[in-house]
Amino acid sequence: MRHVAALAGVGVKTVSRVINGEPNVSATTIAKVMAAARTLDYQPDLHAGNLRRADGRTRTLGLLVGSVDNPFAGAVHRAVEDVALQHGVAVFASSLDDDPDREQEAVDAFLRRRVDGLILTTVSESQAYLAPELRRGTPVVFVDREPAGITSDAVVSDNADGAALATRHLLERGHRRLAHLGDRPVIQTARERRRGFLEELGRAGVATRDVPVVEGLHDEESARAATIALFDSPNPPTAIFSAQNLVTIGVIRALRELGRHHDTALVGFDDVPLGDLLDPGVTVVAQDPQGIGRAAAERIFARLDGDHSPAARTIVPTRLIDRGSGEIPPRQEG
Amino acid sequence: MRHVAALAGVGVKTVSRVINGEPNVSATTIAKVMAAARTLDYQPDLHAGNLRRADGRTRTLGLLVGSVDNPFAGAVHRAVEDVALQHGVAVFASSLDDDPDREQEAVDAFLRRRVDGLILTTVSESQAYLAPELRRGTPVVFVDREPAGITSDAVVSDNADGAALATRHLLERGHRRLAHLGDRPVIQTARERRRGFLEELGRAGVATRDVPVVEGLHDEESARAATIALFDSPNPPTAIFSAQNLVTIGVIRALRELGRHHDTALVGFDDVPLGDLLDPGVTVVAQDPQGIGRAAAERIFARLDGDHSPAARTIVPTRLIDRGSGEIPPRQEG
DNA sequence: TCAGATCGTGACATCGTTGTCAGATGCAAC
DNA sequence: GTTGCATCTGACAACGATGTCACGATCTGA
Repeated sequence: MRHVAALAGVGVKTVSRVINGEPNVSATTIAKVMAAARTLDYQPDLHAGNLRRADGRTRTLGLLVGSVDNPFAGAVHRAVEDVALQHGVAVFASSLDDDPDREQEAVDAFLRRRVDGLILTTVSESQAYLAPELRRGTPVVFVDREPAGITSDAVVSDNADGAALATRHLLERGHRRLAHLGDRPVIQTARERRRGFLEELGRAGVATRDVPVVEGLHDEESARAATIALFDSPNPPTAIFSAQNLVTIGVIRALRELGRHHDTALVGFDDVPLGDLLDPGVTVVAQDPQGIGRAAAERIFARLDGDHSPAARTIVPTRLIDRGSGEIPPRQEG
Repeated sequence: MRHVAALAGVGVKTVSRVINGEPNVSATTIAKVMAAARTLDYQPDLHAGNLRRADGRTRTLGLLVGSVDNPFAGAVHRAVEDVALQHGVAVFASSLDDDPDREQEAVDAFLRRRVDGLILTTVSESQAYLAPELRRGTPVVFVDREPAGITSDAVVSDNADGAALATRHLLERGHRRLAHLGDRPVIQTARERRRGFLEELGRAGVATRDVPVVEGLHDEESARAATIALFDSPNPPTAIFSAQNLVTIGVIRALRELGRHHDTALVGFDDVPLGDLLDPGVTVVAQDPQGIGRAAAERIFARLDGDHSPAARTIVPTRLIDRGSGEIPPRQEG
């Protein structure tokens, strides 16, 4: 900037005025400064300005998702980006990998860079460590999973309700031997989905004592193995509720290997890419990741615009999409 | 930092020394400063430090991909993030949407934030506008598509070669009536893939004059419509090469609607999620997005570490995965 | 003609941090 | 007791920008 000022033969403050479009600069001066800036390929340094600027905004936002390489997270990310772009805000994205240490590191990295707001998927037991930052006025919105040990905005699917919906769908088609294949119970949504599943069975009067509830499945392979083990047992289920998209895929692979994909019902939580093109089509309780991302970003900007209403939980609806696998009737057995 | 210094009863420079682990500070002073920093929840401001720091690094990197909501881009992004994390560098991610204006805006946003390096997928006719930044020493690596109007590192798949591989695969199974369904020709990779397709046909002695080459397909729906139109013509193809993943999906949908998915061969460029679970399985020329992302990020850090070798083009191999759709023989007709 | 308002401009302090440098302290060796 | 050296510490300037303020020039109206 000093160089631009020197070349244009004006003071640095005048350059600043021109760059920022402030009023009360003569047309000739503007022209001179613009010309000098172009010759020198001048790009203002956003961070330096920030240091002094009144609002102290970095026009930057931190987003922490399960993994940027995951369709659900990708859709959330894209929605956040689109909202942020309208506000001239850039997005830092990081992957959580369901690792509490990574959560800490990512949040620290964001805070050291003085992001204006945080959109977080978390896995650690408590997010109380964010309390000071909240007091400082940084808006924090939790997505997908609700926070613990702290109160702040959250945008989530109704996991228990969606799981119950899936379960009811199977019950209504006459299934009584259901199995639940879920993710690791440290994950809040995994617990909620299991709760929804079991409560719905309870409401239907199905004894839950002998219902196979497998947990700790985190990828396709573990889900596949768990499914095969399930069919190796004396009384295999006629219907499966898989509580996560990678788990659903693992289950599909296993059912195919076993040749049971046309006689075992399956409803998954969270949509699966190309689920409608498989045979049978995969019935799922779909979340709305775009809606989640957009709502979260809009909440951040509302807070930045001075919305001081109490922290709220926004629930983005899920919906059941039947495509075939969830409509398979129970096997008739002797 | 001034507050920490005041609370600890030391000078700001000493606090700086403690925070940055510089030597020659007494143990008691370190303890006092640490205690004060903890009480005040002090987080150093990376950007302020940067302003003065000798190397001038922001420990920040800009990544521009097709869309963060896209499996290919997600995998690239994830690989970049993993390499960056090891270097303590955070990643800004933006979506290009094949819009030249968005390219400009995103790059400007990155440069105003003084990223240490750029990893770019581009769509504008020329990236000559980056020349000043390159002279300034900012490393720029192009991914997926090569730059125009400028020389810099690039990490790409061999698109022409991969397309030729797909085409040869179909020719070897006896197909002579092939069709090419491709993306918009402003996209460099789309042109390359078309070239590979046509050149391979030429090598095989197939007259390319009447070969249907449809271009400008950018999403599932346009590809679906184009495929249906193709089968509405007098002499429909017995094999299709679809040159992009969304196009491949659109083609699959159309073939199913027409009931031709078991008698029309299909090879796609770029992998399709769950391609192995479809019926028939989707034969593709798969790229290695992880490999591309990792190579690009490593190149950035090598440049930052002082590698001044000439700009190089790194080619990440593609490989053909046969899963069924590409192995369907030509229809016997009268 | 002159007071007062308005416009255009630059000097200077400042944001939070680090590089430079000089000063203070402690200790060992003479 | 003095010198010399290593260790520890803080004052100060600087990074690139913006906020504040004051100054001179021009304009307006009585």
